Amino acid sequence: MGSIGSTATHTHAPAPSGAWAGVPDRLRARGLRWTPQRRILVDVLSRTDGHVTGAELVDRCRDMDPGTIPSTVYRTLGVLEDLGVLSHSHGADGREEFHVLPLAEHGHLYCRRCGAQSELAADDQAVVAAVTAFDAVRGFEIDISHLTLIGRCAACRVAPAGA
Amino acid sequence: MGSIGSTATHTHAPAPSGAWAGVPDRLRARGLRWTPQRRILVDVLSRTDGHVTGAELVDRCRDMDPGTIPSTVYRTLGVLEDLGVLSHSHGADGREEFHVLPLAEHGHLYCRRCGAQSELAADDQAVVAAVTAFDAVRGFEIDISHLTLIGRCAACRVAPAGA
DNA sequence: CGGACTAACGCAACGACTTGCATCTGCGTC
DNA sequence: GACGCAGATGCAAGTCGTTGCGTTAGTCCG
Repeated sequence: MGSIGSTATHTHAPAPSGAWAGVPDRLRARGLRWTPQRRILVDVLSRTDGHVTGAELVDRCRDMDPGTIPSTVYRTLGVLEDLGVLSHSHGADGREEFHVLPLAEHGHLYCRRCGAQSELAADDQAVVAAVTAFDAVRGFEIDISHLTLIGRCAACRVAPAGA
Repeated sequence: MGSIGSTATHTHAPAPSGAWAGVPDRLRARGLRWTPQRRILVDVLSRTDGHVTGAELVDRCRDMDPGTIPSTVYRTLGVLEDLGVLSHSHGADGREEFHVLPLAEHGHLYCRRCGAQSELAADDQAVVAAVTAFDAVRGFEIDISHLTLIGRCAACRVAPAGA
């Protein structure tokens, strides 16, 4: 009784956007399988925007099925990442953070002094300028969705240097 | 029987470089303490160049003192980072990676296709170009020592796009 | 429809790190 | 040299994520 990959006529969950609807078939096309556990995870993901940590996803899956096993979730996340429907990066503390790809690809910015945190859109001017400059000199294409920048924001640079 | 912070006349370990010699006093100046456990860790660090993971440091400390406790090592690493003699970042897999500061500040670059990994010197032209460009547009000073870039290297970009 | 091939699951153990707390000890002080 | 405060340690429990392995069950095929 879900909303994805089933022919159910009643959907109590929001209709999955196109990106998710094709997942079951895309899996099968690769010789992979569409299982109840994967359906739950995809269902959770389809209702998620922005970032989530792996642990958070495990929790939400457990809400739907208390029998959810972490290793299954993490393994499935890996598969879905291969599929290209999501990506992950590591936050300032090194913890895993997943991004649903239908949303704009982006990186993150943390100020180590004030703790401010913001997103970096792929088309952010500063990001484009930096990535382009890097590529021009080094010939390396930076993956923005895995980009986490730590440093000091404008406001904190004018503040006294001490702690 | 060590080489740091002691007046031992015999040193079987390499003489600590200046940066480490002052650590005990710098700790005390902050009201912190110089303990046997910290001496061991600093001893290990003084013989380390490049990167080390936390687990690796714990292992090396255990070599010197089998009684070494992980939590003590991690806590001390935090203290030393506050002191400014080392810094840490997170590798491509999110695992902690420590850098001894006397060595040049630098970031890391990983190619997600071929797995190649290289260092990014703070004065690397590509890095300077990117950081400068980012700062110019956004007014954010990127901390290079915590910078980990994931993407595709020049060689892999000319290779077929498929896996 | 039934059978087989193998992907995925569940489980348990492990690795890397963190945290709370009682105990101990470095170190400035008297 | 003894005293005492607070910082450190040791230990245990906990979190996040990974891995190996035996078993289950999707899928394709006849």
